[in-house]
Amino acid sequence: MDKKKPVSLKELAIELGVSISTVSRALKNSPEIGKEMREKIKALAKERNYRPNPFAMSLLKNSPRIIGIIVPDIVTHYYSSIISGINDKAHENGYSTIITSSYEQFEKEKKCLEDLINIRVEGIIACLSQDTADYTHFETLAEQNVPMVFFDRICLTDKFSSVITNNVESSQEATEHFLSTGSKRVAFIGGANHLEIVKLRKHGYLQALRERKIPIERELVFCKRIGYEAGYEGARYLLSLANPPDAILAMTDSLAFGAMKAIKEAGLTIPADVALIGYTDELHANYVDPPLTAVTHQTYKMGETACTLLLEQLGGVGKVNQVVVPCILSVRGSSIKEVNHVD
Amino acid sequence: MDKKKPVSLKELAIELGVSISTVSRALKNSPEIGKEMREKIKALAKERNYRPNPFAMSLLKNSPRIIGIIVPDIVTHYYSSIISGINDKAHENGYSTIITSSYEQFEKEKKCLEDLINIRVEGIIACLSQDTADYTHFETLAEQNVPMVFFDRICLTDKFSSVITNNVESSQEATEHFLSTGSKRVAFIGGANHLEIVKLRKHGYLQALRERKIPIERELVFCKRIGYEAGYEGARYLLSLANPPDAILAMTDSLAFGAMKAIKEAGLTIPADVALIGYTDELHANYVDPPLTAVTHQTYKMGETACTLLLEQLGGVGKVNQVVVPCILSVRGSSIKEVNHVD
DNA sequence: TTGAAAGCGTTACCAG
DNA sequence: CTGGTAACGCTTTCAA
Repeated sequence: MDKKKPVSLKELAIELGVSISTVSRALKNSPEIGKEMREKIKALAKERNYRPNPFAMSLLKNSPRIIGIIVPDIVTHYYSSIISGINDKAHENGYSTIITSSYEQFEKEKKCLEDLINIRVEGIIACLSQDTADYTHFETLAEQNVPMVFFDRICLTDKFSSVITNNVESSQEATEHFLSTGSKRVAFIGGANHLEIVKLRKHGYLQALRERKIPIERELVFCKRIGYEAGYEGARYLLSLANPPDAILAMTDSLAFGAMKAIKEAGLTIPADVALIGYTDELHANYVDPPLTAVTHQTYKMGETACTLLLEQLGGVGKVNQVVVPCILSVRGSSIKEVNHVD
Repeated sequence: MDKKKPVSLKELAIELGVSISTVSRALKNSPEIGKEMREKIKALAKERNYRPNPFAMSLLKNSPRIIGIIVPDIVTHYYSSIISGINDKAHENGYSTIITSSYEQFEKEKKCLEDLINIRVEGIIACLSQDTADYTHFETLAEQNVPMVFFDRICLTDKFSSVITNNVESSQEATEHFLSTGSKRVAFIGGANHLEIVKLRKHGYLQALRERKIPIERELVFCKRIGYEAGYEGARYLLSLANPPDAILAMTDSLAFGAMKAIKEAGLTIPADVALIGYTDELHANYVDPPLTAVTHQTYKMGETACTLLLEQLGGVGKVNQVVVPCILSVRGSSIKEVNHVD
């Protein structure tokens, strides 16, 4: 009933009447071993289904070839897609991954980090939780020189490599797209203000208004939390204004779908009454009606890139890098009120 | 620049001028150690940030407290949600998880299994890939008594515990729901016929027709692959029939959304022209318009249950169990043509 | 060409 | 109460 114990080098050695060292060497093709001996040993190893014990190796080299990942939430498509990119790149290079979730909570994030360190992962790839505003737990890592890469929601960029998107430019582009296709009053739904990503996307939005010399109105900016409910709440608030917006830029997919629900519930038409742009992947954007114009993240590529940066660090590259994986504005049905025939 | 090596028991022992055994015992609150000594040791351990080396422990006990997971695809909400349930339950019990993806390919599935075994995970939770029709790689595991639990797409149920949903009943219920709310010709879109899950859900669908004495028509059943494209293709095929269906049961979320797209493209209205039911979670069902009536999996619970079954096996329970986590039919806007006032 | 032995970090057993 | 030692599986000198 018990799990059968795998064979060890020792057992193979005894069975063949040779020493452990000999078996070890034969199995790694050491040239010093006689051809016959080597063949014989390899044959038996195959037959007995020998597999090197990874714990022994890790003990020896203190490197388990495992990469730890911390995301705010595994279930969200955005993160799972990034994880997918990390995973593939990691496996390609002989690494396994351990995925942990902070559930957007500071305390859980610290726990995840703690666990990963205890497991002695070789490096960590992480995205900050919404609640994280204190980075001391990561600073500690920096002191211990644990290789680490952040993506999306980043911090301590002088110490760790990071992967980001062109947040400012992409939301500026989206806002400008609204303004050049018939929308006049563009609102912005974001998340908690202390998040870097919120600041940046809001900045891009404001930048687009400034370039058009459109006065900025505080009431058109709703920044509370990220999530479906917050998007719903935000849109309801915006539509209830005395002078409501005729376009909404939602800086997240859940925010966008929440907003979409509120707009439809209010009996308004998209994009005629309220145009809408979100940030999401192709699949989800096409599920809804009208198809959502969206800033699309190259999520898989972001994951691959983050992993590549980490592998660099593991390989001994000391330099801290920051890579930008740009977003792409995919225009679909939800954003265009009228086509402008400029140029 | 190098990763600083964590302190070992030995180093602590030397620093305090005591033996390794003493330090080891003090740290695990062995009652045989003097109070002062214990305090002193613990203080130093804290200061030096001591963490037990998991590889040494694993070497000793041959149990890394890691559970391996194999899913066909991490990115699909269905699987990531199940993973989430597994993860939480595992962490609750002091286990980590390693998640691998077969990408619905038989060969990759074998590779995943191989990797997990090499890492010496204590047990494995898996869902078969679509392409898997040969189970010898899992039979090998059974011989080695590696604890293993399947969910959803299962095999070798005499050897491994498994978690399934009430596939037959749920699709029968969905079909019956169509028939009792005004639909007359119900079609079925499934996946590859060798998959157990396809057989079962199709069976439920057929069963509902039989109970109503409705003749079964081969042409109303489209079973090819699972995926958005297949759903789209399937619905186009069904709608192109001389006598097309007025209701479609799609046995997967991606199939349903693909079908929805095809129906809308054909200029037909849901549910008036074609009623539609899918299998999906609440979030996605509400994103679309009309909101999709759907058989909802209790995914998180399935994950938890699978993990619980595995923990049982790890705890030495020899008995093979099969647990049913039932689906729930969530009626939304896409399925009801007319409300029947029966009873 | 092969073997013996030390060491990686920990626990557990046996002495003292 | 505390120390010494073997053992877990493997790699790597050092010797033969």
